[in-house]
Amino acid sequence: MRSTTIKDVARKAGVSAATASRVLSGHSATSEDARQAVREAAAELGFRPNAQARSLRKTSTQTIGLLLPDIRNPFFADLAHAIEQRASEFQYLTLFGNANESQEQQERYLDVMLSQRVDGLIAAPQGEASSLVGILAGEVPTVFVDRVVDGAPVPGVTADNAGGIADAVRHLTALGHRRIGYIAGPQSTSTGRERLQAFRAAVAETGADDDGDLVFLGDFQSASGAAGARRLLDLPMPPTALLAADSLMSIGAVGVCNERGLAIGTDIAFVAYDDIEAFTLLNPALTVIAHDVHAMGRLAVDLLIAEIAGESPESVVLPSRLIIRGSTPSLPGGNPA
Amino acid sequence: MRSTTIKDVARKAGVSAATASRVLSGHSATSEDARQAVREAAAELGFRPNAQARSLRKTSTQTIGLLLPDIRNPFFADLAHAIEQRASEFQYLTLFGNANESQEQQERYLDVMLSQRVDGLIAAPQGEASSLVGILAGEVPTVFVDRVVDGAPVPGVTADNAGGIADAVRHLTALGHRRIGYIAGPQSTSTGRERLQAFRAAVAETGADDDGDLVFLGDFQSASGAAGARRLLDLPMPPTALLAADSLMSIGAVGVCNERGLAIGTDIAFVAYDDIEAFTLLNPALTVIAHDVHAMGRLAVDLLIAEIAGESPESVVLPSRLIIRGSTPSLPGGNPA
DNA sequence: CGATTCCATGGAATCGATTCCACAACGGTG
DNA sequence: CACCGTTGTGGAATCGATTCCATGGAATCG
Repeated sequence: MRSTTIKDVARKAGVSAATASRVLSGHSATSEDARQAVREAAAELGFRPNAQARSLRKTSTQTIGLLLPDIRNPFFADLAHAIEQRASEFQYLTLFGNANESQEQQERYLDVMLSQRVDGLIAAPQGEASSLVGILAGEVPTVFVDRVVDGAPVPGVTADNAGGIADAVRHLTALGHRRIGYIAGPQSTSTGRERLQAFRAAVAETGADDDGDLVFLGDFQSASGAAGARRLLDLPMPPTALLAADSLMSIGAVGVCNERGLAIGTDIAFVAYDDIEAFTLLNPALTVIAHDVHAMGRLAVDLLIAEIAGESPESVVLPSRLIIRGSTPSLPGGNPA
Repeated sequence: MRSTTIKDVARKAGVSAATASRVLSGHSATSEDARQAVREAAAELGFRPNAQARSLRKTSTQTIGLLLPDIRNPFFADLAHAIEQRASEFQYLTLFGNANESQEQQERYLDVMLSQRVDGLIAAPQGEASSLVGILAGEVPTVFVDRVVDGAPVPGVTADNAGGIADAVRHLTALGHRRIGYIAGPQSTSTGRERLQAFRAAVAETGADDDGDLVFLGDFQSASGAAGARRLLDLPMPPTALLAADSLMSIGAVGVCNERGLAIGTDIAFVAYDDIEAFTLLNPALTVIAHDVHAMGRLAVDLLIAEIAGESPESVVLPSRLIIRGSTPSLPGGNPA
């Protein structure tokens, strides 16, 4: 059951392995006769070159590594899809790793990918620079996506976190909300930190209630969104509007509102960070801070390709867009402007 | 910038490459002295073995290929997550390919994965056996998951499609529905075919209206769910209940109901195939045909491992479970039992 | 105490494709 | 007709890790 090698092809075609290789890779000069014979032999034998052997000799593997925190998060699923499709346009295969929001798994995957000698790496990193020694040592061209690591000399494609959050808070205060509950992301991620900082700044700017109890620290997973909603709604002076820092936490939080019979849009206003298709289902639909995920993935690949080619591309920040839907109506119950 | 090889380690440790390899792979006998020296040298140099070279010599790559139709479908995202986590327990790296519900991309990925000499393949296949020659030729241990290809000698882990659909139809007819609209999946997939067949059988069994117009053929993506809902709701005698064959089409269909001001659960009953977290958000929540996706992924990996070990594992069919929620209330408007 | 086993080790072969280098054949030019 | 450049080709080296085989020395046995 040994698979056929280039030598088998060469033998059958009556040429040397060198010539067979030249024909199949289409590079140097080869005679018409040789070309025909080799192509026929290869087709007949069902020859499939061993990528390992090829990558060993060449320097490149035509493979990029993609390290994401959680593929079940629709935002990252969309991102993975966009990256993978764009990469395949450049004949790159995507090696995908799911860190499961865990630093340990992130490091394990990083190690494996470097062992696999990926030509480049796209990552939405977690934690501190220290855990990413490999990348930082410049071992492999890298691009950060969505999240970044401070102080790392690595270009990134991110969303305008601050702008998005500021727009949302201004929108809510303009509707008359003064007590806005914020379900934040983990402070071990740049997005978690930036969004929380932006929230605090926007609260200060708009004069909304600056009450530490109105901020709950979640972990970007839906259970923590539910926990956050419970905690905030149980406050002596509960918020009249909720803002959650990602889609999964929004799902958890909306679930709690339903549980308690709080009608979104009527009894409480709600804004979610990230737009996912399912949010349009809710009735009323959720107001969201949306991004062009497709562009983010595409750009990440483009920057990586540039880096692999030896260039030093600049980081990109993509705009956020507030999409106002039914969950933040003009006249929230009991909250006149 | 050439990365360090085992020879560098050997030189620094004052031993031969052979001994260094033995120490690092921990196999044959080595002296305490050699072990220490090699480990130290490896650590100091930050040695990371080249996986290409290793796989070339050994037969295995410690890599499995995962070929899915669409990672943006939450069902497949969950499945990918489960498979990837289970595989990593066995020290297998998952090479992920997104066929994008396209046969051509499926074949392209199949080819690349075989070139990469994956040790095994888990696939949710599309189309006919003919397009999967490589797998069928027994080139690599393979397991089908969710979907199968008829006539292929490949074990599969699937859900009890027929049972799930039958339960749903019986549930709806028990509530008094006689006109049930069905948004089917593509007939190029086994799941699409089996579910549609089961729907027809259940209609016959329960005596519900057997009207060809009540079946719409979609493609498992949300736009087709929307198209299907429009088509069905525009019928002269529209259905009083809708059943959609996957979660994305359900999202599309529910969106159309919202658009038209049809209250789910009140004006129209709705059952979705596949349970996703977002469905619990709807108010009322959706009645669904649910599966243990985690078990499905886990089992697929376990079967594959067995196959790689030379065994011939049997296919597994996992049970479906009807979870009744608010979208199919006991007394649907205008449809007394 | 001589013979045999065992252990640790290094040299060399190996995996499969690519590529450097050398060489032969050929056509064209001075 | 000798010389040179071009073209097509094969042999051999190469990539990096593993593993077969041979060897020398230590340990064990009769």
